[in-house]
Amino acid sequence: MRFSSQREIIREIVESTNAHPTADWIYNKAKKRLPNLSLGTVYRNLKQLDEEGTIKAITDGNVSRYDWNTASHDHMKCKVCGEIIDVHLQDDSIRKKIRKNYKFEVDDVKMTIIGTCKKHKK
Amino acid sequence: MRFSSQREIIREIVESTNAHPTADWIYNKAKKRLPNLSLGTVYRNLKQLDEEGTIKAITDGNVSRYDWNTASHDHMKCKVCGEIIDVHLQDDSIRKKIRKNYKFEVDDVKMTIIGTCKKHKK
DNA sequence: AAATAAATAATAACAATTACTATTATTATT
DNA sequence: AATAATAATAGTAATTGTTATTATTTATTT
Ligand SMILES: [Mn+2]
Ligand SMILES: [Mn+2]
Ligand SMILES: [Zn+2]
Ligand SMILES: [Zn+2]
Repeated sequence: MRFSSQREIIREIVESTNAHPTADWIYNKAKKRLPNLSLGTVYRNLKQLDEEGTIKAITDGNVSRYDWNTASHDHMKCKVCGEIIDVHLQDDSIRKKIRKNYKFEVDDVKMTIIGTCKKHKK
Repeated sequence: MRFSSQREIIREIVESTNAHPTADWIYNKAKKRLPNLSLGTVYRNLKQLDEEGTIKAITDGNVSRYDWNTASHDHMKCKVCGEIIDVHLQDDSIRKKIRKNYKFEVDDVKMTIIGTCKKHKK
């Protein structure tokens, strides 16, 4: 894969936020620096960065979001404000349990907690 | 909500399988009994059945799937054959931990294990 | 049986994403 | 440094999954 300034800027933007942005959000941010950037270019590069393991694509309902943090972790999604917050919950016991009880070879465990974040405490 | 034969048949089909079918799969199955059924009718009724708690909508990447089993449970998805297998992994400790450590009010915990099922053992 | 309004089929609209293609930019080779 | 090879891009069209619209049909109430 050879250099492209578009890909560099897209990567920088993903790495600049904890907000787990969508492709469209990234596109609008990047357009300020590259006015004739194409949304297809954003999607293509996000896929490449995900495939090479630089970032991680996560799925939130029907939209893809992108996470600079490729380490294993989980997410809490607030149904009031939509915010996605990092959280670490998994331990190895889940993977071990599955392998043992179901003979299922585990690649990844995806956990999302749906609820209401502390900002909305009455 | 008043009776409709379309809704009855859609519900029966969801309740007839453990395969976590998509709207399109359900549509094609139901069309055999109701030849001029509309896909919109399938989506509308699946949403109603989900809202009244008769079935549960789950999200698998970018498609919705439907589960007759409304009890709390998790899923393993085989990346080779695409099968979605039920599994029970959660205990109350996750919910308690989140409430305590993050002051986050938990509604639902969604967990999906990605990997390879035992059918593909070499 | 007539009135009311929920549900339907058919179709259009929509949002997220991918595919296509002529042009441009990067890297390797001379 | 010029040339060649080809990966990446912008612009646009196409696709997919889903929701909205609307005239008509159907279930329920009166
Ligand atoms: Mn994260
Ligand atoms: Mn299930
Ligand atoms: Zn919130
Ligand atoms: Zn399998």
